[in-house]
Amino acid sequence: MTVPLQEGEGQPATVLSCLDYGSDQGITVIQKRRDFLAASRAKRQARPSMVVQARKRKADEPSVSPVRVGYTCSKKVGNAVARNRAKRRLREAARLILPHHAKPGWDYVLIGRKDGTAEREFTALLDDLRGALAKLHK
RNA sequence: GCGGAUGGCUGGAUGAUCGCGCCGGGAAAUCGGUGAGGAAAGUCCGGACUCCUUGAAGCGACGGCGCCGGAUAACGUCCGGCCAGGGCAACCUGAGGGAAAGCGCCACAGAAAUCAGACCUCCCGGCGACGGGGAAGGGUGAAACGGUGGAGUAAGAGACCACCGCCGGGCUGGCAACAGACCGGGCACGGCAAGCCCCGCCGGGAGCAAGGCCAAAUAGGGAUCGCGCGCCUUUCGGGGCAUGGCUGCUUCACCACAGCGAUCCGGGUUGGCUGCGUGAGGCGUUGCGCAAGCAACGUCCCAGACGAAUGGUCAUCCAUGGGAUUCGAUGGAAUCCCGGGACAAAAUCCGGCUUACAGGCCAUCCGCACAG
RNA sequence: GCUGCCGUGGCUCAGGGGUAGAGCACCCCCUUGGUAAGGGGGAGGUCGAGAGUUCGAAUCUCUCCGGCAGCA
Repeated sequence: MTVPLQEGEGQPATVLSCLDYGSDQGITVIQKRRDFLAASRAKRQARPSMVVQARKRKADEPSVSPVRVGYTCSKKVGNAVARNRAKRRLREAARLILPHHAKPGWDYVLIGRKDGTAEREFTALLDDLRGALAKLHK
């Protein structure tokens, strides 16, 4: 494990469990088209390796977990191999970063970009995600 | 050694660490097992499997296939052979039935494009106009009433002769496609069927978003139109005739009897389970076969997702590209640094085809050069 | 995943074996004091790509490439 992480990252998530939501269901995956469309109308941040969309859910919206995340890689990213690879890297980045930088009650959608998502240095990709989240939360 | 032909295999390896889908155990924490391809691709063919059509036969329409024999569940696939074309050769390529059943087309050029004939020209007579003989030569074209040579003639012509080609006939070899020699005919029969067509063979339609089950919700539907609620007989069992049901028609069988069919309007759902992996299955051995393949025996169980699982990072090694230094200086070898890993990811499942593919490996064969 | 359809000048489309066309747009000229309209002339095409059939292919056949639509 030589990925340079910031303090506390990579360890079992504590931030969300402290918020008393239950650590095993802290983050779930968005699978409904409706939720993707809602996120696409909210705020977004573009980085060389990805585009991040974030939306604070309304209070009456039902959800099984405080944080939800979805991944989108359209045909613009490339063929099936390129799309799968981009999606996997985004998932890995989200696994490392989101437990420490996400805010409860929010939905996030990570969108893959052609070449950028697959070829960018993984550490730079992590920085892209951290930077985008910080900007979106302001 | 150089150049080439064919067939087949492989498609980075190991480890560390953090993770993912599915299956099994467990109350849980979690533990164990397992997890992409030769093309998983394109969706171009063929099937299995489902649903729709009451079943069978015949005819028709439409579509596909097409040398011969074999393989196969089947095929437009594969194997072996034949023929034609290409190559010095190994070998490669070919949708390769029928053009004397009929129709159609063959632009331009050319005298003439399939059925008659003659533009320049050749020969004879003649000053010439012209008359007659002939189709060798020129020219046009993708293609011009066999080709080459001889003999012959005024010039010429299968009118004659030899060889080749073509057509017909039987014979021999072969299961056959076809091949071979022989005899006969002086030659008539241009091409296109991936134009219509003829002949032979095959094919009902839709597709896993097929289809089945469960749950929830609303409705328990409405309107219009068409054909109908049979007839005869009876010993009350039935029989006959109509009518409707064969997604073209006809015939036969069977079924149906009071509803059936068509169109439009309105309402609900975007959930779960199943189909879903023991199969025309893989591997090995033996036998049969030139081969594709088939048979017997043994052995193994090998992805099952549904916003869709195999990854992220790092190290070493391996193949490979570039640069530097040293040794050797003909090829090359060693060390260090940097770069860097083909095409492409199951989506109901099989058999093929087609297309994409860095590099590496193996086998067989051919030509040339050298040596022997 | 399955099933269909379409690729021809810059745009919209014809042409279905024999030298690639039409309308709009573009360029030049005439007309006008000038512009539009009108008239005359002109340029612009690997017919999506590659094989095959044919003497000859935009057209017929096959294989790829790209785009669009439908099906729970």
